[in-house]
Amino acid sequence: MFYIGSFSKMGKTTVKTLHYYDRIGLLRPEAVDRSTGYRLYTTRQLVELHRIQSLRQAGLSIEEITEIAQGADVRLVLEHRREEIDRELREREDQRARISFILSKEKKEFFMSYQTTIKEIPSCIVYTKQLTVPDYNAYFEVIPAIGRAVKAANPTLTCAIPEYCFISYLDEEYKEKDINFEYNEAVTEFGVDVDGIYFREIPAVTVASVMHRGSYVDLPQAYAFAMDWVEKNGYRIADTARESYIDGVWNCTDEANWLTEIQIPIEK
Amino acid sequence: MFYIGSFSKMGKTTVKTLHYYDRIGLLRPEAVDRSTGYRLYTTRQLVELHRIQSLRQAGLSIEEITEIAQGADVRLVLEHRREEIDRELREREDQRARISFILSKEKKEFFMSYQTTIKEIPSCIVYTKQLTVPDYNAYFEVIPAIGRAVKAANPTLTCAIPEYCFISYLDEEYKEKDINFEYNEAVTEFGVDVDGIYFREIPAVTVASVMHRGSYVDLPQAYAFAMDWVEKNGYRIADTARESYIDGVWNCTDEANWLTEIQIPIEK
DNA sequence: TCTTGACCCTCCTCTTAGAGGAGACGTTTG
DNA sequence: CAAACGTCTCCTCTAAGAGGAGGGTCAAGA
Repeated sequence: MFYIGSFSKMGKTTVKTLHYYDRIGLLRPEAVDRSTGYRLYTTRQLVELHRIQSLRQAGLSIEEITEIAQGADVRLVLEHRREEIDRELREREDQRARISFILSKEKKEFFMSYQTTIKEIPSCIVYTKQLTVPDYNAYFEVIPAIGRAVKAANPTLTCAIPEYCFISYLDEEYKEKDINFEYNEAVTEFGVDVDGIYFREIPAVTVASVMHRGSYVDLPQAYAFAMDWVEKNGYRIADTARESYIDGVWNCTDEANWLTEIQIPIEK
Repeated sequence: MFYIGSFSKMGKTTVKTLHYYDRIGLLRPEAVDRSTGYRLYTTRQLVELHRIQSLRQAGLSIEEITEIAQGADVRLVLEHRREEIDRELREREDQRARISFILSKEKKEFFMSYQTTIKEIPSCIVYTKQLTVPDYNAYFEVIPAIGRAVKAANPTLTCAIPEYCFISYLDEEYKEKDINFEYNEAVTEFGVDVDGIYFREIPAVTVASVMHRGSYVDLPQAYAFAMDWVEKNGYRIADTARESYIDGVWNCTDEANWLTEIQIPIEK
């Protein structure tokens, strides 16, 4: 019989840990001295402790080890834990890639740099219209007209809250003239189609998101950054990018404060 | 200005998280309504939140992000975090190997299986004597004599607590006759050398440890298991194995209860 | 104008696997 | 017999929020 201090040295475990294991019932001492309350351990507990440590070092939680001790299927628990470890491995590798990407940027570029996050865009109902405009300046002349046309055909229709309105470019290559794009606005329910405007439900999608503050003339840099990020972090582009407008000419006079979000649908 | 619910949807963040960030001062709302206490956010906070999320997704802790927000060197923090991630990656890979090793054992073998743990054996003072015995049965005839000889030369000498006594085999190959081995017993201080017995300090060492309950005739299986484990888990044997005696003939009449620990010094 | 349901507030507890410490009692050794 | 440890229980703390209770607000429909 050993006192806890001696036993803790034999098992290379702290006294605190042995107290804890006793408390949760994972490893009880062989006996407890009635009068002093001192715990008394034997080599039986030493073997048991060794078992526990081997599973702990394999990454199992105390709860899993307790389940095994109570007769759960070891193989099942281990397989489950291995899957979890695989998930964590992938997660750490992703994190590593992200950090390396940030650090790969030069110092100058670094502080004015964009940041990228991955997020889930839930599915939503939108109305969509495809358009061609001669140049960028024409955008916000044609868009209000779409809103008015929808409103006329669907007087009770309301936009989603928070607002979600984006365009996607339909041209294969980059163009500065005769730009072909698709305008989308999220709404709360389906309405009647009118004048080339149609309603549809777009599915949930995972996107890489980059925020751009400022004039639209700098948007191409934001796109370039986002595309580079997607590639360097091991994702594939799954669909056309969305250019989502948050602050713009309609609520902000100063171009420098405009806020646009680029969302690139991705997959592993 | 957005209420927290709307803002949380824009930023794909829970209200709970925004409450938390406000509380710890990481992301304060633009304003708080005096009378109701409602938080009011703007797109400035949205950009800030996006920044925070990008760093969180890269694996940084809230504390690290707070430091960066307060002007700490981003590059330094990121490099430090990447090292930490690398450490965790290695740890997970080790855990994966351990689980796969256990699962690789056949079912029959599985339940009577040994377990392996890695532990640090601290440095200690031992007295050592090298011996050759004709066969295994002679072990425990010669060993008590060593103890007596040491005691005679060093009357005040005491063994370490907890006891630590082990042998190492000095033969290159496995032998059943004329076995050449080294007996070691940990003590509290140096003593005078006598009769081929000498004192030395053995350095701390990392070992893979396997417990064996039962007669010594089954020890070779335990050795085989331990060696297999060491190899399959990507370690190298760094020194001769130690066979440490915990329960044996001196305190246990039933051979089936003898307890022996095999410690194999290892390195990555 | 009232009500109803959605929204928001603060405060509290809970999560892992123990670590750290306080205050009290037990054991050993000079 | 006192000092120096060893051990006991009980308490708080960790990270990053999640979940819920109890109570105040807001907007829309009756």
